[in-house]
Amino acid sequence: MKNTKLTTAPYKGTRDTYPKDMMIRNYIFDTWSRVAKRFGYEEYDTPLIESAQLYRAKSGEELSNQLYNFTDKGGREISLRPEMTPSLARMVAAKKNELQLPLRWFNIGKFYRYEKPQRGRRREFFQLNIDILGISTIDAELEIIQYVMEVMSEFNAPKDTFELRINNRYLLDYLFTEILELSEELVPQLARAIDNFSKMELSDFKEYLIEIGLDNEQVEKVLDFLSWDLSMLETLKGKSDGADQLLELFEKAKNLDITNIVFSPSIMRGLDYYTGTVIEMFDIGGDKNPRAMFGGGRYDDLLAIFGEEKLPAFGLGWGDIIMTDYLSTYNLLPDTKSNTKVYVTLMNESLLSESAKLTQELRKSDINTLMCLEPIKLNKQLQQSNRKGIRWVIFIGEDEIKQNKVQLKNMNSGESFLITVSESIQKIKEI
RNA sequence: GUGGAUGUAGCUCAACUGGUUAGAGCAUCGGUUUGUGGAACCGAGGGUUGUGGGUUCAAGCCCCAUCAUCCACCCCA
Repeated sequence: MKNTKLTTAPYKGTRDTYPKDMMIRNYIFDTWSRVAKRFGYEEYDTPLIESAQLYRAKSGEELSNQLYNFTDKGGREISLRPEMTPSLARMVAAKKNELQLPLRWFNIGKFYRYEKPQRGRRREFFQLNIDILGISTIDAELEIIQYVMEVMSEFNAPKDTFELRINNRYLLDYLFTEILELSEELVPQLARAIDNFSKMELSDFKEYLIEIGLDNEQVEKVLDFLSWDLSMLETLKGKSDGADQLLELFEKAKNLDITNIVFSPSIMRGLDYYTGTVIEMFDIGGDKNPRAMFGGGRYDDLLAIFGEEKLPAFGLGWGDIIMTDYLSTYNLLPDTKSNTKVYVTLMNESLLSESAKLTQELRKSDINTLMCLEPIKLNKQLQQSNRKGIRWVIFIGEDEIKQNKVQLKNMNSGESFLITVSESIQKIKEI
């Protein structure tokens, strides 16, 4: 039998997470989840695999080619989840009468999309989903926006490096039907063009609009629309729900001292289940991270695919990959510190049980403790603990045992103390 | 899915036009230093040059295929 050598490379578009990277991931996840709980949000979860039907339902007949799907042994068409919202809607629809509204839920989980990997985009990634269901007013948006801003602040994000761009689907509807009187088949094409507006040269953009069938007058109207600001929305008061909602949102945001938000008429979002507000967070400190950090919106009609009544809902999905890129771009990733507090030395083989007993005692006191298991040279042991960034080292050798004490050393300051075990525990817990 | 670039040690990169045994820095390990770390010095290990085929007296270098990464499209839930 021929021995074929296996590659050590992980599967295309996936990545191994070594302990150092894991600390970074945990830092991000802990921040997301800690702040979510601070806002009264509860954690939930859904299966990683779902019926492919669930994702097909909202995009009609056409099954997206980014679905990671397969047929199981029973002939069912299955997909790894590419996003959370349909599963969330399913869960809520299934127990709609039992669940107490409003729901404030969040989840951090893995997702899969079959696409070509690039910067900020892989086949396997994590995403935070945070949603509020059962609130139809703009206050739902405001709560989530406050959450987002608090997370950015916890990450120590400089205020001049990010911007939350906000738009409203109803305003876009107003553009399409009232201003442009566009025929229905042109809407999706124009929507896509508007979504790409910021990435395109103005002349290319105009050309493209003509190409898809707009006349010159309509093109000018689109360009005018894309230059709108809040004052322009004032003139539409009472005429467009989208304008009304945006005005209310920005008014209330001002009262809450929320900064770094801007009305941006070109924010579209791809999903067709969005109904009102749509938001996207951008890195505006440079051009290293051109993709949106996260995106979200209102999806009041989604439960209808389960034959249920509508339920107002607003939420967002926040990917780990671009967030990590962003944090590293601005040097915001913390030093990866060891979770281990104490390193217990092993002076020689005959002291194995003494070291082990001491280690047990420390662990009983809930102190994360690592013990050297081989009687290697002491300077090696110190080097090991130093490299791991462990703060305390405890020496336990014949001299110490005779005095019924241990030697506790602070690796940051270099100080060491000849004290009893319980005194050591106290000292370690103090800092 | 389409187009382009790249692939040499764990990492960052050398190696003339195809020509001896593929080198260096960092990292790792060992020693100087057997009960006290970070530094310095000395030394060692580590490679089927992504993989498979082809051309050639000779391939890291040229050709084909394949895989992976990056970039631009497409798409973006």
